[in-house]
Amino acid sequence: MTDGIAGDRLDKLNALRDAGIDPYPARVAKGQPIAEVLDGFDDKIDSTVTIAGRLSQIRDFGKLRFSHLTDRTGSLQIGFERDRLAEFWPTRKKIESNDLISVTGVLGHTKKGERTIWATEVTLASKALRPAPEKWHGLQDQEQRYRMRYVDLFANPGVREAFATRSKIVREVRNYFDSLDYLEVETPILQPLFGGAAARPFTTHHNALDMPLFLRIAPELYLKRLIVGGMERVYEIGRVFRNEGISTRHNPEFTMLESYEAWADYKDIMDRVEGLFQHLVDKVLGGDGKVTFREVEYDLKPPFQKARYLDLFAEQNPGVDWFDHDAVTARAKQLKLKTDGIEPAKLANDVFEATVEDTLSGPVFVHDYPTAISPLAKRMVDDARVTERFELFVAGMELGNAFSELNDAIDQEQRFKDQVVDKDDETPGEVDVDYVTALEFGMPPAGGLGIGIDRLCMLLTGSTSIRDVVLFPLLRRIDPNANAGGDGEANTAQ
RNA sequence: GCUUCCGUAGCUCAGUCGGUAGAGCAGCGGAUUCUUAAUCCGCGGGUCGAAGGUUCAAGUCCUUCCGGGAGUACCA
Repeated sequence: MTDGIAGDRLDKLNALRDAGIDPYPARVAKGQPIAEVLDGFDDKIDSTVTIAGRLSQIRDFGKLRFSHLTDRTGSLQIGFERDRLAEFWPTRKKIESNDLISVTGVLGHTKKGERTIWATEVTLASKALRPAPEKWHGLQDQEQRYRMRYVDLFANPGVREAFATRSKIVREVRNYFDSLDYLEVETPILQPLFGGAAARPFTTHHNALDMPLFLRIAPELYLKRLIVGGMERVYEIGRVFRNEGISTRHNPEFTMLESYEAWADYKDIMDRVEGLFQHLVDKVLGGDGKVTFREVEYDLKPPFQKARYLDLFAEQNPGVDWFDHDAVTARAKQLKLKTDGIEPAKLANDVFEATVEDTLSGPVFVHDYPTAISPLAKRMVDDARVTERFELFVAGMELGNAFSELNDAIDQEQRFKDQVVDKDDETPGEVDVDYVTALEFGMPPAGGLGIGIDRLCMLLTGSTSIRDVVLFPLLRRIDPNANAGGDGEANTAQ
């Protein structure tokens, strides 16, 4: 517990206790938000207010000292004068930078014109045992910023704002769907079978039922059961889990929006996506759709471009037929892609990703995906090899995925069976019989949508890493015994 | 997983050719009634990520390991 704690701070804590001051009182006067005090400040000169927050940057002049107090809404200078603070003055040095305090005082200006609360009463709210990071540079070490986000949040300006923006984005996504009479629902995170995407799941086990379970990789199959049930318009914003690699745009747990609307097709969903972006541009970006991401400017104001999947493929791979396995394999080898043991449709899509995705600066709807890589989407009327599906790309990044939902139970069962035959780590080894049963009861034609909320937040806040929009990104655990254990063995061996 | 870079005081960072570990901030003592990265004088603070190796001598060179960043792969 004492490890790493500045001994001086502990000494001050004890000195405060000896002086009869509780360093962790149950309650203090919390006063009003600093932003509220600053609003119309000049009209409130000489009035008495109380504020509370974290203390920083003490500047001492003997009988006078200045500091700043910061709360969630803003920051205000405090002036401590000996003559106004008879009771507090003797203990002033025990209250230091990074401590949490409550201050009552008179509003005014300094000789230099700085807005200041001249303290008449100071109460310690909570003594900090660790010092704040360097006041000018803040906490720079990326690893420490993620491991100790609580420090990052108070020490680095802008971090709290970025997460406040994330909160606003999620709120406005909800407002948008709520305004369209969608119902927000919650479906199982623990699932006996996983589906709705292609990804390796995390596995776990329920003791009482003695049953293996998977953490969901998508909520899709449950939400569509609700469409069968007549809910007609539903959405869910929730965490999904994929046991895959970690990168600047991947975290093993991330937040997904999925929505489903009966009596709609994928063209209707395109309109919904454009409507959502228009809403976010208005509410989050203040009407201007321009964002800068990785030093490139994008305009998120709809309408968006549209391009057929197979047309894009043909442009970047002239003469190669997506459905001609030999031609695709030759092209893949030319691109130095892995070809061994990769099924034809997957390989053709690998070629698409290698040649087309980087060219999609967007925003652009890529539409009409091949059926073989779209097991839950409805086929085109005039070409069964292609489905009514689109993905939204911005900055070469896949932001959303949508399609006219497959509601043909027999076709769906067959596609599940095909997956079982080609089973890999990313598909369950059995058909989701209950889902097929649900479809057999009849699902209205419906359009569905999935959007990665974290990536949406990256784009809207200009963050280059997903870790900058996830409060606590997954990091490797530090084993506290890793080094000590080694030393211990070495010592006992001697 | 692979490639590459990084890890030095609580924080931000220097550390040359291998030759006695440094600065600023933070902290401690002192001065100071207008600072806002306050200033001035003095002081304390190190498992140089860990373990081995080379060497008369390792923060520095080599190997392995731990942790992290970036890129890449996986992520239909």
